[in-house]
Amino acid sequence: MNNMTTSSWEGFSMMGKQGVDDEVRKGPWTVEEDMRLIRYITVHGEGRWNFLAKAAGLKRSGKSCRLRWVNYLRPDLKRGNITADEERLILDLHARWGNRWSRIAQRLPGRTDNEIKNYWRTRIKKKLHGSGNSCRANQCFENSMSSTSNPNSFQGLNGPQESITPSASDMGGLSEADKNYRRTFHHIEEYLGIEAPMSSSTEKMDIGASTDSNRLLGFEPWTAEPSKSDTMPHDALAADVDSFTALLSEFYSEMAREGTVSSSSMQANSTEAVLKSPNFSNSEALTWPSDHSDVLWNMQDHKFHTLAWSSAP
DNA sequence: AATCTCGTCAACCGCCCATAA
DNA sequence: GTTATGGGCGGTTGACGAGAT
Repeated sequence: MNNMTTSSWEGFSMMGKQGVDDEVRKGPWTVEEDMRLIRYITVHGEGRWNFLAKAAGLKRSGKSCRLRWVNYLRPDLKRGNITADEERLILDLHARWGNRWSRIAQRLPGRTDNEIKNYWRTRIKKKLHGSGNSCRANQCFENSMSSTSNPNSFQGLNGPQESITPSASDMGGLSEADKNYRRTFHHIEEYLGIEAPMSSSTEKMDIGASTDSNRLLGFEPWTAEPSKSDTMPHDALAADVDSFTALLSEFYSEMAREGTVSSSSMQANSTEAVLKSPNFSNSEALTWPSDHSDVLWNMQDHKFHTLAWSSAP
C-alpha cells in the first residue's frame, strides 16, 4: 500500500493543481470529488467504473470510485450504530459463513461488507476473546473458522430486519462516523450563522418539525410537493450541483483558514454532513432551518432541490 | 497541559474470478 | 487458448479522536 506518509499528504494537498493532474489520486475524498461522482452516477448510473472515473473527471481509479460509492455515498446506506438485532444476525451469519463479509452484508440492508467487517474486528471479535464464559460467542467464533454448513438450513435469516430498534446500549452514543458528520454539520450551521449547539452527551441537536430541509436531507420522504421543484432537467441539476459544490468549497476553505475543522476531517467526512441516508432515523435528524437552506441533495429521490437561497453571512 | 494508548473506520492493496476480444 | 479488462472480495493500514495517565 502506498502509505499516507507526510509527503503523500503534501502531495494530496496539491491535488487539483497543475503538475500532478495526471496522477491517480489516493487518500480521503474531497467534497468536490464526491459531488462529481454522485452527479455522474445520478445521471448515468453505476458500472464500468474505470470509464466512469474518467468520464466524471475524477483522477481516481475505478476501484476507488466504486468503493467510495458502495461504502459511503450510496443513498440506501443505513447510518447509525449496529443494533443489537443486527449484531446477533452478524454473529449468526459469521458462525455459518465465516469471513464472507459481502454475503453477510447482503442480509443486512443498508450495511456494507466493509462496515460489518470493521464492526466484527473491532467489537465482536474483541468481545469473543474477552469473555471466556461466553459459550455462545466462542462457539460462533470457533465455528466461523471452519464453516461448512448449508446456509439454507439456517432458520430465521430469510429476510432483512426492516425494523431496527436501537438497543439500550446503542442508545448510549453514536458511532464515530455519526459524530463526525454531526460535528461537520454543526460547523456548517455555525458558518451560516445558525444557532445549533450540540449537546454534550450525544451531540444530537434538537429535532424540528417536519421541514423541507429534513426531506431534502433524506430524513423524511417527500410526501407532498417540495418547495419548488423536485424534478429538474439535467442542465439545471448540473448547475445546482456546481452551486452546491462551490458553497461547500467556500465553507471548507473558511473552516480551514479558521482551523475549526481539521483538513482530514473535512476531506473524509464533509460530504456526510449534507448527504444523509434516507434510512437515517428521524429521531436523530438535524434541523436545517428553511430560511438558511440552499441547494441540497435529496438522497431519497436522487435529485437536487433548490430551496430559498440565503447566502452565507 | 502534555503525552500515551486504544478504538474506530475510510481507504487501500493484492488476489481472484468472469467475460470479452 | 491467451490476454486484457472490469469488478468483487477479504485483509490490512494509518489517520484521527477520545479517554487514560
